[in-house]
Amino acid sequence: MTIYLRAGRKVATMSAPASVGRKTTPKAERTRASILEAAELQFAERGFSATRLEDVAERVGIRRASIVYYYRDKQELYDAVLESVLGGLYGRIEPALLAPGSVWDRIEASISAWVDYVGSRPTFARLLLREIADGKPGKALLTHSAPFVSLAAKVLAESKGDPSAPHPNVDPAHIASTIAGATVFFVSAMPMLYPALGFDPLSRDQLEAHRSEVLKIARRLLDSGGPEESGEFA
Amino acid sequence: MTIYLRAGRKVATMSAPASVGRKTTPKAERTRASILEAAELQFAERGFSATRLEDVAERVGIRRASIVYYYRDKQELYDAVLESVLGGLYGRIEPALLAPGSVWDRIEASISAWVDYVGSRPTFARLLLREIADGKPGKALLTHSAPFVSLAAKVLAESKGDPSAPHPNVDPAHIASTIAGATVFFVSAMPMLYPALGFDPLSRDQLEAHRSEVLKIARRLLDSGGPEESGEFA
DNA sequence: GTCTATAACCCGATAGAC
DNA sequence: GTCTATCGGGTTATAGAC
Repeated sequence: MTIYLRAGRKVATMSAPASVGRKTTPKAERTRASILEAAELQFAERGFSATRLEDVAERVGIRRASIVYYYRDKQELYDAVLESVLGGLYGRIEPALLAPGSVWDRIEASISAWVDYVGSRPTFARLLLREIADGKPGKALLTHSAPFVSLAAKVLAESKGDPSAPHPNVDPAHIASTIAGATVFFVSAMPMLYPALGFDPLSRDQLEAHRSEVLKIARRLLDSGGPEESGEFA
Repeated sequence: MTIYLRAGRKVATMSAPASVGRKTTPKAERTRASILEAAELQFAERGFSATRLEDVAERVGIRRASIVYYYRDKQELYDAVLESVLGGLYGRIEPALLAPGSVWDRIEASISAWVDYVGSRPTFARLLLREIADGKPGKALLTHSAPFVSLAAKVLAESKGDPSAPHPNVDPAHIASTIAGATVFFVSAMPMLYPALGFDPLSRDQLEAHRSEVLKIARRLLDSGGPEESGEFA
C-alpha cells in the first residue's frame, strides 16, 4: 500500500512546513526553533545519514515522533537547517557588499564578514564541507548558492567601468572558492592537526590572524597585475 | 536475481584457502584491488554511512557477502581506502620535499605534487572533505596525518639555520591548511558553481591555472616578512 | 503538542553450501 | 572464492491515545 519512493523527492527549498495552516503558539515556535538548532548541531557533527532523529529529539528534550509535527521528515529538517545557515550568511554578506563605498572596500568588508560568520557559527564550516563533498547535479546547495552568484555578478557588472575597481585576471569564482576553502579548512582542520587541545581557531586572536591572511590573499588574487605587485610572478 | 551456475569453472583452480599461509593467488589480489577501488569511489561519492556494501559489490560484480572474505567489515574497508589514498599522497609529497635542492624549491615542488595528486585522483578531494568534516578526537585521519606533520617538522628544523630558507611569520600548519582547503575546494566546489557542465577543474588548463595561483599564495604566506614585501600588511 | 507503540524495511554481518 | 539465505540491530515514519 505504502509506496516507498527514495528518489522522488521534490526540491523542498520553498516547500511549506509540516505545520502550515496551524495556529502557531509562542511555545510551538520555541520548540520548532529548538529542533532546528539541535538538528543543526547534529547534522554538522555527523552528516545527514549518520544523524539519528532520536539524537536530535533527545537534545531538545522531546520524543522522536514529535519532530514530525514540525518537520515532515528528516530531509525537510535538513533543508531547513541548510536554509537557515546559508540564509544567515547571505544576510551578512549582502549588506557588506552593497554598502556605499568603493568596490574594493566593499569586497574586503564582505570577506571580513565571511570570516566573522564562519567563526561565529561553528556548525557552518562542517555543513559546508559536507555539502561540497556530496555535491551532485541535483543537489540543494546549488539552489542556495544562486543568490550569492547573482550578487557577485551584480557587483562584477557594476565595477566593469570603474578603473579603480579590482580587475583580476583570475576567475572570480576561483577566488571565492579559494577563500572559502581556506577559512573552512582553517576552522575545521586545524584543531585536528593539533592533537593537544591547545588550538582554538575560533578564538579572537586566531580569527584575526586568519582574517588578515585571507585579506592579503584576496588582495593578491583580485589584483594580480596591480601597482602593488612587483610583477615577477604574473 | 542473479543465478549462480558457473560451477564448471572451478575445476581447474588450484586455489589455496585463505587460511593457508599468506600466499595469495593473482585472481584474489585482483578482486581485492577491485573491491578497494569500488569502495574508494563509493565512499568518496556518498560518505561512510550512506554507502551500502551492496553498491560496492555490484560495482565489482560480486555479491555483498563476498566482500567480507577480503575485508572483515565496512569499517576495515574504509580504513583501507583511506590508507591507500593518503599513502598515495605521501608517496608523492615525501620525495619532492626530501629531494636535493634548496628548501624553497623543495617546498614548491611538493606543493606542485600536491596539486597534481588531487587533480589525478578525483576521489581524494571528497574523501578529505568528509574526513575533515567529521574530524573528532579519536579519528583515523589524525593517525594518517602524522607522517605529514613529522615530515614538515623535519624540513622546518633543517631550515632553521638556513638564511635563504623561508621564514614565515605565520604558522606553517596554517599555510598548509590554507593551501589544502583552496585546492580541495577548487576541485570539488567549482563544478557545482557552474551549473552548466562546461567547467572541469581537472582539465590540464584549469589545473595549471590553479597550481600557479596556489604557488603565488604559498610564496606570499611563506615569506610574508621577506624583502619582497612592502611591509604594509605585516 | 507530545507521547507510546508499532509497522515497514534497510543494511551489515554470519552461517554454511558449493 | 563466491554464492544463497537468514538473522538481527537500528531507524524512519505512521497511527492513534491523551
